[in-house]
Amino acid sequence: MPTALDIDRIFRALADGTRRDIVLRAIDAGEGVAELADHYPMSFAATQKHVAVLERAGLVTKERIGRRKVVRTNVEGLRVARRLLDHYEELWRGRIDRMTELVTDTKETPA
Amino acid sequence: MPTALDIDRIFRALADGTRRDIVLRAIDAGEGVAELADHYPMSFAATQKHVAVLERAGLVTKERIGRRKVVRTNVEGLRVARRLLDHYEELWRGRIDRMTELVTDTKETPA
DNA sequence: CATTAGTACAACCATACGGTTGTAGGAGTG
DNA sequence: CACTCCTACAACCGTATGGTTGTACTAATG
Repeated sequence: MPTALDIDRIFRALADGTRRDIVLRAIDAGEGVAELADHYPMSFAATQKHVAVLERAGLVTKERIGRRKVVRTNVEGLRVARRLLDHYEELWRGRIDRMTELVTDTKETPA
Repeated sequence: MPTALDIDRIFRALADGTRRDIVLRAIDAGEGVAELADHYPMSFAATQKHVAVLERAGLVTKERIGRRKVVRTNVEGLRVARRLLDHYEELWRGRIDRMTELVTDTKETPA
């Protein structure tokens, strides 16, 4: 079960356009850090830091292939976030249901 | 359609435990800012700032009721984030499908 | 084995963020 | 009207974040 800090890191990591783009590109899992860096108007080191943030959040993994380290997005990380949002929406639906139930009760036992 | 900055704000807003808790409590939409603040070990102003962050992200709205401003979570905001994660997972599935297809093609047209 | 490609990491800087206190405005209540 | 409750916002402070450059390690290549 992910801790609150895990959730913090996941959402924090997703709160940056460059990092979201890296997640997208890394779905096809072919590029190393340097290749990823070529896509962005920043230094290699900056990109490397973004990858590190994603890695700490569990959203990507790195695999050594030759002299490169290929970045691969980890769906399970994404699912942790999605499940939480699903849960929020469930609770929301529950609220609607409770309100409906309340109206029904009122109708069935009118004052 | 939400801009990249909108997405930034939404995920950023969700990257804090206090704010996520406010979103949860505000689903039942009954508490004003001061009442919310009572739940957390911080000043009223700090809580008020958190609510402001959520409001800017479109995750909650405030409605004046008497002298209070009742905070209510906005599901649509949550859905923006959820849809994005759904999309990422779809792309992931797409990758799997393409890999499977590749294998199938190889089997059907062997060298 | 010297060189080059790719990666990692430390040090540094400006700005953003999460907290504080203090002050001021808007809406009920005596 | 005076007062109190709730909210809003500015100013401030320490720390985290996103960027930079520079140095060092690892692995393929001549």
